[in-house]
Amino acid sequence: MSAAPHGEGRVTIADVAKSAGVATSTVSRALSRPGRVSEPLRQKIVAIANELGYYPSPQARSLKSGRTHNVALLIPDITNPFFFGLVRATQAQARARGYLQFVVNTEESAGVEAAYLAELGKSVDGVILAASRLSDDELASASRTLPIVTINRDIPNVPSVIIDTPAAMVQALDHLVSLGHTSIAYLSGPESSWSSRKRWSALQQAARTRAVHLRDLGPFAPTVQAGAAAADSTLATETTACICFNDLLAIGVLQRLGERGVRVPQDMSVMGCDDIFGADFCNPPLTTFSAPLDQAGRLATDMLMSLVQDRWGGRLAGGVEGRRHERLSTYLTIRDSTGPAPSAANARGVA
Amino acid sequence: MSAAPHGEGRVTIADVAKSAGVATSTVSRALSRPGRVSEPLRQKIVAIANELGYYPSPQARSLKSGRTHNVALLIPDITNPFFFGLVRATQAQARARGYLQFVVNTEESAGVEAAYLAELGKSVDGVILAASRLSDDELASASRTLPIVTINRDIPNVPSVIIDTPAAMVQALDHLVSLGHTSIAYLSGPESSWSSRKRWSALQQAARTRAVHLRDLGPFAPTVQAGAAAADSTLATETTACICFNDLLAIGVLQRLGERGVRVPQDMSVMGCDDIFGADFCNPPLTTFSAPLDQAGRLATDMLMSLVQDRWGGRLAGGVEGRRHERLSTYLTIRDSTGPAPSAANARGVA
DNA sequence: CTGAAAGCGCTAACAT
DNA sequence: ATGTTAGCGCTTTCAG
Repeated sequence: MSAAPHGEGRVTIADVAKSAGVATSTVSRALSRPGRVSEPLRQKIVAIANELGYYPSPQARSLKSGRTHNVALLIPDITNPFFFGLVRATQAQARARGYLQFVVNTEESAGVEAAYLAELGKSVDGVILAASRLSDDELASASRTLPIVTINRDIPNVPSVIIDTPAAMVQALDHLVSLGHTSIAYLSGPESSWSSRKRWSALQQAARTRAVHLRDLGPFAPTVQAGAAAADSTLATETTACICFNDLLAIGVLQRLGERGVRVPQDMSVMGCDDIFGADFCNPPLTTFSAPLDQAGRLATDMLMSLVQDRWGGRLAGGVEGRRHERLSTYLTIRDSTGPAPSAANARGVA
Repeated sequence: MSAAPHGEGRVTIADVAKSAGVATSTVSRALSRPGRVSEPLRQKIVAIANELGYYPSPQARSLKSGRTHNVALLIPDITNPFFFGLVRATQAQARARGYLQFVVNTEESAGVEAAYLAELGKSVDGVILAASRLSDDELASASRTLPIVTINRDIPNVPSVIIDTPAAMVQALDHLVSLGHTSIAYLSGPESSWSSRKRWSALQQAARTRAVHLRDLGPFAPTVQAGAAAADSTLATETTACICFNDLLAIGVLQRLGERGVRVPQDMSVMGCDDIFGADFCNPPLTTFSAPLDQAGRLATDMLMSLVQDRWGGRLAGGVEGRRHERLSTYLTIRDSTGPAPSAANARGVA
């Protein structure tokens, strides 16, 4: 509990060396390369270092080695609970590997994201990009210059973890079709969202072999606020069910529908995506897709560490970490926001 | 968009100097202290630096100056949406001042918090501690060694931003009393939570001059999961209303009450605290306390920057930033989870 | 196995 | 106004 300050009393490797009566290089070896120093001496040095409260300076260390032992996690909107699990899992894993993590909120802006990426280059050994808003080219080029792992973004030479919601869209459609819905709307997210585009095409694909009419509405901001507009757009159509780009939007839709006196699911079925905090206690609880976020975070961090190792001449990693593209399955969690399609007889009571 | 890598092709100040035909010190001055170099030369240097894609190495810079231009924000649980606004506001403000922010999740553990604090000492210029679980002594001592600003923690010589929920407890009590409640429970948070202790004593104080019976139950973990136990504890008493330590707990209580068939607010009134994401769309929407989190984050960051300035011999800050303890008011947001006491005829004739 | 010494990239005296 | 030079704390050859 006694971190030395930068200013005056900081204890350096020289202090430890003097106190132990050895050269600074010996201290350095004892601390970072045990085995290249005699065991009793090593123990003595470690003891003295602890006693003095010595912590090596990360700056000095990286000035020499080039490695910072920092990583960054970039996310578009820290206000979206979807990213919770990611932040927590990546931090835990990074810490376990001796890394500190910058969490950066890019505010849904490609510009901000690019700016941070450029600035960060010197401060971190690698970056995890979740739901990046950058173009494929920008990403590929950034990846050439800095170890990068993307989450939910598929680009040939950029390692990635994909949470495979598109694959699950088939289930979504089957769920709704089985409930008798024949006209379904997809309320899409931002145009720059790769996930949203993928979900839409997966949906279209699946619709081809099923007796449903599918339309897409939007784009909408992936926020609760945007839900009002999304709900109104939906009500302007003949649709009896909507699949929302994410849970934030779905919750907003639920709220707006409530205000307008449209009952869910009796008059309208609503599906979200991500199973965020709140999806289980909103009104009604949301049918949505759950994903192993913790696993995604851990995986992405491990992959990044492996890239960093490679780059700095460590031994080649072989196991899971060597794989370049991981795909994680999601599963449909059915709650109360979806139900049988309203029979053609009773019109819906829009206020 | 072309961050130089650490490894090979990185462009250093020497490259810029050579290319411009000047000394490295001149480049350094041109870039960090404009005015100490002739204007045309400065422009030329800046142009060349841009062209070459030069970014100064933060490590080298801090090795010399001692300043890292990094700050850290420590929070007990990144899974608690309460901290959203804080993370966002502090990051925005830090970035505006040219700082990068580490966000650290301490997992509600004083040990983890202390460990990070010690490690971080070398990597940051200062730390914002939100809802710290450390003891007063530990905090005071850490503060001597590193610029620290606390949020929701009041210690004599440690600058702080207090979100004054205790002061608002009077309103909570009046709200419930006016609805006819005479037996009220406080469902307390972790014992290490300063906020929880403060709220409880404010409540006791206020109860003295009012005709209510107050009891405290708990402690409970500040999570949705803990809400079930908290609800059951409450149901084991005569209580008709409960004030929960935070919204997470309150939402958990709401869920459990629903499972057990207890109607809210008809049978039981429930209040939360913080007005987090979800408080407005849970079922029923939660009566709770709202606070200016953005302002708190901005303020804390400014105060920290001011401390950092002082420490590094900058000029003394005078304005808002010089103040050492800021207190921010909160306000009661009444929604549907509180209502008239169930028993006999409602006092005040509230429907 | 250990010590001596040379830098990593940058800034800040100190010269000019 | 600009150039020269000496380190910041650490790791890493290179000697012993």
